[in-house]
Amino acid sequence: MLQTGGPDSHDEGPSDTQRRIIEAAGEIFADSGYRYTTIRAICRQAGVNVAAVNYHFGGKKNLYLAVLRYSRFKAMEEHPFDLEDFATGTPESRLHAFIRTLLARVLDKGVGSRFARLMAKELIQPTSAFDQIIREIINPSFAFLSVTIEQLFKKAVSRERTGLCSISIVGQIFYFYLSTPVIRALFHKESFDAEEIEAVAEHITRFSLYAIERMAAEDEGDGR
Amino acid sequence: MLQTGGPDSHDEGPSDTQRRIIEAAGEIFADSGYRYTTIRAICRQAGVNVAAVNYHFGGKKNLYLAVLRYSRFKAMEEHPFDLEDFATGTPESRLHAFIRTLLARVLDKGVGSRFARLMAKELIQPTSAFDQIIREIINPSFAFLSVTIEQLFKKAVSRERTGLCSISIVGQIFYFYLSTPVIRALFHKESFDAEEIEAVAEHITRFSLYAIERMAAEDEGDGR
Amino acid sequence: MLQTGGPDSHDEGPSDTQRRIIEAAGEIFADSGYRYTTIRAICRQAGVNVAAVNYHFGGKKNLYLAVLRYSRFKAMEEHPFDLEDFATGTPESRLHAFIRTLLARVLDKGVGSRFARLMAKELIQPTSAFDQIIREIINPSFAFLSVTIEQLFKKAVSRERTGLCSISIVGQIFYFYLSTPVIRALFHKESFDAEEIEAVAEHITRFSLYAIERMAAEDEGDGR
Amino acid sequence: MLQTGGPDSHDEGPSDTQRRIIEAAGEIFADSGYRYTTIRAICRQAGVNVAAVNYHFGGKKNLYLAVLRYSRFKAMEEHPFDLEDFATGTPESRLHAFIRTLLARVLDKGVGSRFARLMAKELIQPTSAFDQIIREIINPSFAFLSVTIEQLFKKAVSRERTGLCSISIVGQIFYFYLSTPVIRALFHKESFDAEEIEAVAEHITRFSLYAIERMAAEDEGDGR
DNA sequence: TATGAATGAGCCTTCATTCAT
DNA sequence: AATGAATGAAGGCTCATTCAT
Repeated sequence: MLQTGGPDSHDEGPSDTQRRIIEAAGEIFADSGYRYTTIRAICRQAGVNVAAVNYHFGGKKNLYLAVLRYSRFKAMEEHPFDLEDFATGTPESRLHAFIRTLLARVLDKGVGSRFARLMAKELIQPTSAFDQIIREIINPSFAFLSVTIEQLFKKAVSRERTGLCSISIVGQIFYFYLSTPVIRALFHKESFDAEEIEAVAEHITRFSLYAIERMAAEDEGDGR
Repeated sequence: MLQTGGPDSHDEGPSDTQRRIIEAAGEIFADSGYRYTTIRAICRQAGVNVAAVNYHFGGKKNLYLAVLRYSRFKAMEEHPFDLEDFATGTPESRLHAFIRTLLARVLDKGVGSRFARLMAKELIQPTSAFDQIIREIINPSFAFLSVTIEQLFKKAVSRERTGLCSISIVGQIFYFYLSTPVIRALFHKESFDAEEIEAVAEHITRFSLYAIERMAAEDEGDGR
Repeated sequence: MLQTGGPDSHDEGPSDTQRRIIEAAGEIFADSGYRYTTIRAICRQAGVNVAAVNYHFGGKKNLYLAVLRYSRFKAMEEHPFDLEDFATGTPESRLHAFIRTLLARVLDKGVGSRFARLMAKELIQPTSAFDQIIREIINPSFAFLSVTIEQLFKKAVSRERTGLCSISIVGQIFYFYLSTPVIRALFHKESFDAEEIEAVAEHITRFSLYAIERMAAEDEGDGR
Repeated sequence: MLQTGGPDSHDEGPSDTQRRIIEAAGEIFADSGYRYTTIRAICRQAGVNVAAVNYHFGGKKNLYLAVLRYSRFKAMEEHPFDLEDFATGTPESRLHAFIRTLLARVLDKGVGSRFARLMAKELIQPTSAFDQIIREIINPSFAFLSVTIEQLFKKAVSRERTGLCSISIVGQIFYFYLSTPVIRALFHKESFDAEEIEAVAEHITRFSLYAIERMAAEDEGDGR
């Protein structure tokens, strides 16, 4: 069921039509959300017949799930984590890399942010795909952050604390996506270029590192 | 158009029917979003006729606008800013008050968070009411934060910097609302009680203050 | 749910629109069966909007159930059993009355046979209403026949035997309905008038009575 | 048009694919009726491509006609009339043989009753194949029955009378098929085994013979 | 000969809105 | 001021059929 491909697909990968549909659907779902998106609009955009969606994906819901899978894969392909850094770097550089990558996935102007846009809509208006997303996407991110934060604290810290700090970090990243319109109003710009994304990542990283380091120091001072 | 009241309304304020509709609509819109909400569901809940919405509000869209106005008013009533503190307190206490109040508006279990829930949906899936919200809600918050942040920096700072820090702060607050399901998974709790909200506000305030203070100190060291 | 009437009906009986729909639907369902019948055809015939069926009956299935109830009522109204005869008559006259009435319900040229036509389709191609029909219609008929047959045998007879004889009797009646096209071919006539129905009822009654009487006599001869 | 075989068929008889389709279609048509049956269901069952039906038979309707022909042939093969008895036996034994055979064709648990099930559906919900069925199946049966009945009366009787009696006989047989659900309710059994079919055939034969004999005697008594 | 893909017509249903009272 | 009824547009989906290989 997680396998794309036609009804009797034999692992040959998606056909051209399927790709066109999934591409069109991705954009429209990401823009308009599940409910506002009509199969007819998708098919018009993809240049295929209305029945094609049901033939290839078995309904709107399944197409949506396929889009979710596909765009998640695309996001990871477009903005992969720097695995080398993850393996050898310091906790600080790992945090930076995490923030930079997530931010890029969120602020990308095109397909690279599709998954983020879809996920944002899921967070606010969950569909039946929600649980799966939490499980496969959100939880791993928080797990990674928790470990990194603990390393930054240089000692074992409570689950509450790593959780709070994780939310503080992810919240900043995510809100930059939501703030697009605010930023439009504040800075009179439409979107971020690569350099600006770097600058924002730099800001969030410093903001978070400073906070965490001070928190850690404070704990020391407490004699804990 | 911003005036409530039926066609022949003589400024007597909303009738009981109107109030019932707006109350029911508020909850359902906040839960299900604009598109998923049906007029029938609202009227059933309110115990009025299906035609009542169109009669009293002139359509679904106008009802939605009325709900937005009403719930915004209610949110401010339920969780008002501590104006006294704002007038006399330190920047630190003002920041704390701001965070506490916004957090309360966002994490309130009932009507107090309705407006926040509506706004979250607007941020992700804007309707035609979006611009108005930006103008009346978001911008003032950012203006307040910018001033406070500047005071914390104890000097004039660039618009970019206040903007970035504002987003960092609001992002943390807002993400606590979005994280409800994550928190459910992480901490096995359904919602926050008043005490916990205080603790979270405390965390965000410290996290942000520490970061800003260190940033300010760093600037000093730079000799700027 | 068995109550006709609109969504919030307060027992005021069906409106004119509802009656028109149910009337049109009755004829088309009886002619074409559930699946072949389209809501559009019903509404065109009834001169109402397509949405009316869903508004008043809540879907095709529910309309079908309403039609079933209504036409059953109509059939009993049009061709009622002679209750007086049932109360005071001999078993023979009761059997005759039963056959005459059922035959009339089956061979009626118009609305009187609608229920029979619907039931025939249910027997051959059951819908979800089938069980209800068996329970409310078929079983009582067989119960009545069993008692009558036992009286004709003038002694207790096995359940098998009353069952077989009941089927023999009802089969003859029912097949006269199915045989319409055969009869068309054999006797060059389109339908039966009242007099002919009487003659057929007479035939079936005699055919069945003779058979049962001889069976009963045979049992005697067996010394059983 | 009645010729099976693909477009280029050289009278080689049906291919294996065609046979598989016709076999699958037979069962599904007999179970679900023409309209409820989908080409996709047939092809899935037959393990062939969706397009195969149109390729080999030229459409759903033509496949249905082919199924009708095939299953009629199969029914005659499975439960043939006892031709010897027909040639040499008494009218009574001929009637018995007729009833037994027809009943077997109707109550057979598997393919042997397919044609009967298809015919039953045609009688109630005729398709365009209906006239052909009447002509080729029903009429010959009635012709045979008429002759036999006349022999039982031992004199010339009116066409009306043979027609009425024929319907009385066939009706009993046919209704045993329709009564399956009733019988399920009355006797708590699912289907008839060979022995039970014999018993039922015995019952119908006696029931009918007794009736006819008494009618004949009555005529005598009338001095006609 | 056979197949997977594609098509377009049509169906049931939902929904916001309007009508008549 | 309020209501139940009615409307038409649109949406998701199914299905027999045709296309291209």
